[in-house]
Amino acid sequence: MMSIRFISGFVFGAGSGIAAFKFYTFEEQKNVKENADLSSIQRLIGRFGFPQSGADTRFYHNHVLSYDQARRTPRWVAEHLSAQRLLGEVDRKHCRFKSDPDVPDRFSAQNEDYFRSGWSRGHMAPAGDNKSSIEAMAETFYLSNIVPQNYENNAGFWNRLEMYCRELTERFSDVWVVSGPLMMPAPTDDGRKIVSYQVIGKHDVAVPTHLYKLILVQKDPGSLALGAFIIPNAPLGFDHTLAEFQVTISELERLTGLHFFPELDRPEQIPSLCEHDSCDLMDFRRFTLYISGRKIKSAMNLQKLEKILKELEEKGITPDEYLREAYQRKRREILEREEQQMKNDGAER
DNA sequence: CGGACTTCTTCA
DNA sequence: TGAAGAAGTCCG
Repeated sequence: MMSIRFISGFVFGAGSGIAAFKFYTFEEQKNVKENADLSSIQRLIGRFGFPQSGADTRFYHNHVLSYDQARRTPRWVAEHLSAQRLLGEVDRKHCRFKSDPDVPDRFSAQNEDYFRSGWSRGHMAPAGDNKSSIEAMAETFYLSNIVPQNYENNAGFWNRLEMYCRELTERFSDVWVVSGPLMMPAPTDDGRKIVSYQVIGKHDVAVPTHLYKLILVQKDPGSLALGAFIIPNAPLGFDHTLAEFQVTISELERLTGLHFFPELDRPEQIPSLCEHDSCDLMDFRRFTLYISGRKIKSAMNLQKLEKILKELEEKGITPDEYLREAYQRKRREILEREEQQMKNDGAER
């Protein structure tokens, strides 16, 4: 969590409605004890305090969230993206998933809950949005920012959706993203509706049936576009489009019970993101080339390097110029390193 | 980019 | 000596 100084700076500097909410609950509690206008009955009901959900808004370096203490997942996670803030070279390999130090143990998820559960630990605020700061990226690995997510969905469709959000900063100066888990009612054979979900591990971490993402973009002041999406927490291949999962913001609010962007004027009047922009996720070829490029960068020897190219060929994809260049550069790097190694070994003898 | 899982190291 | 953290290997 951020320091008190940061939070108060946020309140007085930016005048955020979210931060103001913290103050509101604080004042509310104070009223219970000190407000003389409360009836004696009301004071008596609250004699030992009222139940607290711990639903306070939690602030981190580059994301803000509300945590669900019963489900051991976030309720929502908010970010602001811009081209400038996406810059950086911080590597996620230096980060590790861990319990959020500010969530009490009895309400917290642990790594063991996810281990061999059949579900992956899916970021809501992505690590890839935080390459500018090691502290910010490390905080996204807190389990308060994580939900149990289908492996293939996480590495595939959802991954491409996150890439699309980053890509939006090339066309819009400001991008706001809110992400979170969702439990959708499912109809039964006899016409009833039932919400059911798996829980995993000793701490019963709730597995969402769906994930949602709400994207608000702005190019110039006053020119906004908005897209709300509900994605099944299941494998989704390249035969699905993002647009087919779009819903209205009021439908998303109905399902989540959350009022998003409460300071935003007439959300239903705002142009649809998919009409204003493309909502095109990376296609199979581009995505595979991109992943191969990342793998080439991390290849440690020639065998691994050749394997990456061979797998591409098997998929029927011919490397583009960027990938060929990355391959040649890595190949020279490995050969030089091996040559240096030989010299060092010779000198030791 | 998104992950899991195993093995090695460290340290009380 | 055993648990926790760091590093390495693997996959989509």
